[in-house]
Amino acid sequence: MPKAKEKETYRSRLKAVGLRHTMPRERILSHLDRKNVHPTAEELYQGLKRKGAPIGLSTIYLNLHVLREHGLIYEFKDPKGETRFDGWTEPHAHLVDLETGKVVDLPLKDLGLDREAFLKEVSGKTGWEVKDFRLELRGTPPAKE
Amino acid sequence: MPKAKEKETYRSRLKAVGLRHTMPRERILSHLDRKNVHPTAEELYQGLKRKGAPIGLSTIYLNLHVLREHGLIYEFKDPKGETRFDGWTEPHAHLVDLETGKVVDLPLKDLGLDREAFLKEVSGKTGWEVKDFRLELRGTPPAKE
DNA sequence: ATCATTGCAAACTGTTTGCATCAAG
DNA sequence: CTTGATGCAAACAGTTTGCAATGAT
Repeated sequence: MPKAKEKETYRSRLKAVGLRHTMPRERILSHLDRKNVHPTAEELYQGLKRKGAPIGLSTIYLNLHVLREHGLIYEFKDPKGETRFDGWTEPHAHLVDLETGKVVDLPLKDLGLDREAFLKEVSGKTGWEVKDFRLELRGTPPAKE
Repeated sequence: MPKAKEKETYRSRLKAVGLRHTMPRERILSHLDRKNVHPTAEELYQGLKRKGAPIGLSTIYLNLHVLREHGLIYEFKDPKGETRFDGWTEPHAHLVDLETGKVVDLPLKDLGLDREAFLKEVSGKTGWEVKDFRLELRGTPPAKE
């Protein structure tokens, strides 16, 4: 009988790219894997420390680097020029407030966009094999009342 | 009679955002305003020096910062994590080679995409007033023969 | 048992800042 | 003239590295 598809855990995601599963990595991935969470390295460190997690700042840096290289998280510069990280796994774009600098996650489905279809379409038009993409929208949010 | 539309020069672009026109700024904008040119601060410095331009590295940094804040240039992290700058004015996306890290400019029209129409569409769907966007496509280029 | 990973402290490097001079408007 | 911009050298801050201890497979 065919093996059932494994449930996607952080452990399995790490294994898939040849990385060992460790507490720091579990904690980092888990912390980043939420909507609208894009901390700097330092903020992530403080956040984990506050939860009582024993972890070193250099371990944070090292793993952010490794995880990014393996495509498990995304690194970007916010409008203030600070380096931030994003590990939310739902396909999404970023809405960036030009006034405040705030970065908000926008699920692609809210744009009526299908990730796979888009990748295919762009691949056809460019000749490249496009495997992933990032979309950053910059502007001002609707006035709230 | 209505004044004719000014030709867009670096001077006029600087003026539009309230910045003085100076030699360093002219040189930086001019150097960056080409397809497939995305230097680091250091590379830009070396490039201008090689052309015989008298300019200081701190001036480069200062102006890259100021020009970015005013939206005249774009700053991004390449796959190696280096900070690079882009000042090409034709609306375009970035094609990033996942193997080599090379970044290639792709005019939006090659994607059959109209910038203004897209901004309008996205504004409608999100409720934000979206004024600009960045699209980064990641994958592998067509095998050349 | 083996070898990747951790985490501290030290080192490093890209970037920013203080300040006197200079030049754009 | 007035005020912002330049650019050197010094200071800084975020990030990386060396290495002994640890822990995942």
